[in-house]
Amino acid sequence: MNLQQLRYVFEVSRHGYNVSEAAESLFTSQPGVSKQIRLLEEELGFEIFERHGKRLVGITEPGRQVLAIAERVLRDVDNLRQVGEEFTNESRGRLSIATTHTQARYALPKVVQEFLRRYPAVRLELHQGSPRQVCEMVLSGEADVAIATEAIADYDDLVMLPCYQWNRCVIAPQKHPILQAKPLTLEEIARWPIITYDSAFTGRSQINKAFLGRGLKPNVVLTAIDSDVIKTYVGMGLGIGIVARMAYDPLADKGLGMLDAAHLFETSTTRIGILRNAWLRGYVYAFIELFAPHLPRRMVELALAGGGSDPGL
Amino acid sequence: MNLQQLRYVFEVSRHGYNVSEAAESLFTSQPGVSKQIRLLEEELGFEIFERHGKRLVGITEPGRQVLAIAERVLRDVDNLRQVGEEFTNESRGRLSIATTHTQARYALPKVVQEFLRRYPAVRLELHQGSPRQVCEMVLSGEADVAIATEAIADYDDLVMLPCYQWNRCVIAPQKHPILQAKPLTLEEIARWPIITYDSAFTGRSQINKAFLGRGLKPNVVLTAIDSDVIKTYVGMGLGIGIVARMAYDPLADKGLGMLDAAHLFETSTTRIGILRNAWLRGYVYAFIELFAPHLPRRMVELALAGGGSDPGL
DNA sequence: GATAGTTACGGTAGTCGTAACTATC
DNA sequence: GATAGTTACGACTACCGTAACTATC
Repeated sequence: MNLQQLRYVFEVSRHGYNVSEAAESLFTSQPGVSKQIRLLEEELGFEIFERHGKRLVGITEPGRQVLAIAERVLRDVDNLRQVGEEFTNESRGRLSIATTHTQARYALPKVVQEFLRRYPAVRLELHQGSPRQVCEMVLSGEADVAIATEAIADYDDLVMLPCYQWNRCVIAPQKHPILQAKPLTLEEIARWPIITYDSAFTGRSQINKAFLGRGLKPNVVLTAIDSDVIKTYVGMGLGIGIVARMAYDPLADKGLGMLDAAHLFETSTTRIGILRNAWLRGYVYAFIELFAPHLPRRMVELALAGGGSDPGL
Repeated sequence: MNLQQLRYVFEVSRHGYNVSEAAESLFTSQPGVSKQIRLLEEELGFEIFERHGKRLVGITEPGRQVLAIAERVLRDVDNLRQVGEEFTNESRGRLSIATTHTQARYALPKVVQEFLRRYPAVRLELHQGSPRQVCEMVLSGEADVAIATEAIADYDDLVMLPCYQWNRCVIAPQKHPILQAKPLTLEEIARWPIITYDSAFTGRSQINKAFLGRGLKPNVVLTAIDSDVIKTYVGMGLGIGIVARMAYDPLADKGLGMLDAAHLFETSTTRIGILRNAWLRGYVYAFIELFAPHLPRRMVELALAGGGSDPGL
């Protein structure tokens, strides 16, 4: 058994059991891949892949187990290389962050600025996507960390660490009557056309839940994945907006009024997600601590090694 | 990088940084090991081992990280072989259980009997030791599962699953006056010489705690690791015994009387411990379920993959 | 007939073992 | 001087690539 064989198995299954394609992506010959897989199967004593004659068409049950373990091994080998990078080039490297618009636009700028000041030689990459996509990016190795609020509880291979809590506010054009409402109620909000987040995003489910709990049917006329888009349409008078509190900036959003709505919706928790058995560069820990000061390196390591997905914060 | 190199690193560190010894244990030549380690170090870009001139004397900080990952990889490779065994020889194999005397003698017999009936081709091995030793055996790969009650919370690499709860009883010679005490109190117990478990064992700390909580100083005249030894001395009139409730058998222990003491001590939880990222043979899951029916395969797998050490039971 | 995988075979690289050498204790 | 590790070198193995062959769709 050797690492190459595991790599081959992984790549073949990743390419839909097409050996030729896998070989190409590995910059090697098809017969080589074929043979090595045969050898591994011989050594283990069973077939990893299902075959119709010569063609590979699927994976066997034991093969599935092999694949799972192989993936972990390959990830670990990658981790070893990372260790190398870390100790030869402590302060240079790449940090790839996958996150949602709201985080990228309102929560991260300060953190990123400070991070770049401290680690000028680290190339920072910001990827955007839905909470789901963001998690997939980490799972696929495309990103190192995910930052999102929703739908990121159900990945076994991700460790999710709570970073901060936040709630929503209602925004409306300056002279809109809702700005006089005190206290602000869900009933009042439900009277107006609403512009808010797309259903896959940024705690949108909390919003639905709140209205549902009161038997209200909010009139959502427009959804977006982007707080700025929402603000734009609110400014145009198309409706009132429900956005993350941190997305309202009294200076930048002079044309809009804001009412805090923390008492109306459940708080949302934004979490950071990392691959369970990843080995992280020093500056990744630094970034996490900048973003969530209550998560120093030791806490994160603990969560990675032992842990449940929520170290009881 | 290849698996052999990782194996070499692991073995060298295991043999106190003695390359020659490591080579011998790997049935290969010393220069080969030396060279491969050099090659790996070269590839990673740093030294894994600390050297005084040519002699290896320790491990560097990055080396420590490499070693940790290497261990995981090697364990996974082993897991792969296990998968092979499992699917080619589903019902034959070896199951090595490390446990304490009390479990082996009073909790396991029925389970073992049933297990052997169902898996006649599995060679069962029972190892005994203190809770600590038992855990070490699993960590070193000597045993597959650990079963114990105490001191097994603080191993990061072990997943501990609660199996059953139990408490203690007081035993004494048939005519001993304490047998008339009702209700039985700690104060009453403290009046007599006590024979009970050694301090490293079987929930002994719960006993200490109970007396301490009442400001009592129990007169422990003799400790043992073995319920049968305790019963023997109690039978000889050397004192009263505090043993696990399940260790008293009215038939076998005719000469002794028993008073339940569940109301005096905190209950103890016996747990089963397995290596966090182990791949387990099917019959290991079967054994666990026989021992703790509330832990079917799926629960155990869940705990192994994701989980905290205590899946909230 | 086109696409996909296996068998066959030769070249090459890398690993292993022995032997000679060098350094540490 | 004894023990431990490195360098040097030769043998062998096993992996890779090309080419020819075979099977599936």
